[in-house]
Amino acid sequence: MEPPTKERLIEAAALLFRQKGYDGVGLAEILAAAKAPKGSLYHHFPNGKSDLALASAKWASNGMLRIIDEAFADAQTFDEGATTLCHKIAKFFDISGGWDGCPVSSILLDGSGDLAFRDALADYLETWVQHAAALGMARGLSADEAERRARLVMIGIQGAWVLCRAQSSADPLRQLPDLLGLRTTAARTP
Amino acid sequence: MEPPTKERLIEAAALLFRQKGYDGVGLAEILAAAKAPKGSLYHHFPNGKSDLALASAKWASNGMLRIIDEAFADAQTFDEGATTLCHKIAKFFDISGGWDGCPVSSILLDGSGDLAFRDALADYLETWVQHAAALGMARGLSADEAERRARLVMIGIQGAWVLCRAQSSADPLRQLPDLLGLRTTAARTP
DNA sequence: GCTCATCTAGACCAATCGGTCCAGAGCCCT
DNA sequence: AGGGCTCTGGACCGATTGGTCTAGATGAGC
Repeated sequence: MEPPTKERLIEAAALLFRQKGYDGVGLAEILAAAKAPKGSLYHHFPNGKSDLALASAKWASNGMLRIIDEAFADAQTFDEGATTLCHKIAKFFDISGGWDGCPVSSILLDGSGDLAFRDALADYLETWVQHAAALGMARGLSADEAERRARLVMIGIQGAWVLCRAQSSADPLRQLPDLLGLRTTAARTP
Repeated sequence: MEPPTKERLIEAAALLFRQKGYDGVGLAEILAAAKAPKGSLYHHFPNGKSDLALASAKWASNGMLRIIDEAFADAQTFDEGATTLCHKIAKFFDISGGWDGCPVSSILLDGSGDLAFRDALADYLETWVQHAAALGMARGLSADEAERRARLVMIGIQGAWVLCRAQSSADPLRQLPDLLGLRTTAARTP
């Protein structure tokens, strides 16, 4: 019925780290949320908190890849898929109570710049860009243009996420497609 | 010779919070950096760490306003000023050792979503946008267009800052003007 | 010289931090 | 049945956390 302990730990940690940052969450809180004792944590993650953070970031990154796929599933063009993606993320933001930011950067930008954290973060963000770029190429964009637009959207989403958290509102994410000049159904200028 | 204790505290705190986040820095570390005893902190900031964080965020925000002014000082157009701004921030990023992000969001996005922190952050970011928009209007943009472009640049900078920290490189900030299609000396498309 | 307010200095506190350790529960395999 | 795993449960640790409190240094105004 319940998922195994290791997964419960990863998911609870991902949730909490995302809300309060790596340094903002104590092991006790994670353990309580996952209903697991300390011994289990150090059995599954010998290096403790940092191992757990890396694992939960990976789990969160995979979730994001899935969301990107879903956003582009019904999209005819790259811009359409990117627009849907922005709205999807905005919806998740609302559901989270208007606070949660990017799952992986919330986790990995703390930790005093630990090199493994930084590398993992760079890796995940780049994976997202390449993933979105591939979906753009599948919709007729050239390799260069696809990567360029994917990168622009990713930067826009990261930036909008910051504004959303500040304002406790998903508006910046919802307005992002228009702000970036993404063309959806009709052209924006005649 | 030395600035007074209160300022030393604010500046040391701003520096450290920016590097490690609100929860990532202990009072002991701040006190050591500012060469001040604990009593002084609680004399100048009765509410302790959170007061200090708010004050250092304000100080950092004023610094950013100054940087924006400097970037636009010699600019003929909004796009030119915005481009200079990106490069200025990229340079600061390099100087900081390739790690420091946005000074105010690094400080205020922690703290478990404390309402005062969020409000202050939203206030500062909006002030930056309005400030940049005013500089755009002074260079011939309409009110709407100025605000729109200022907001786009601000979101782009915030997003690029995240990527820069991940990659330990200021490249995303340096490429941002081109990515956003800002026109500097020559038009990009014939 | 005396007084009063401001500020410094740091000892001290309970609470929490991340991490270690080991006894034993549970389960599979022989 | 019994040996040998994986995994759980939690007591326990020293270090550090943010915060309180008070004694005294400092300087301005009388």
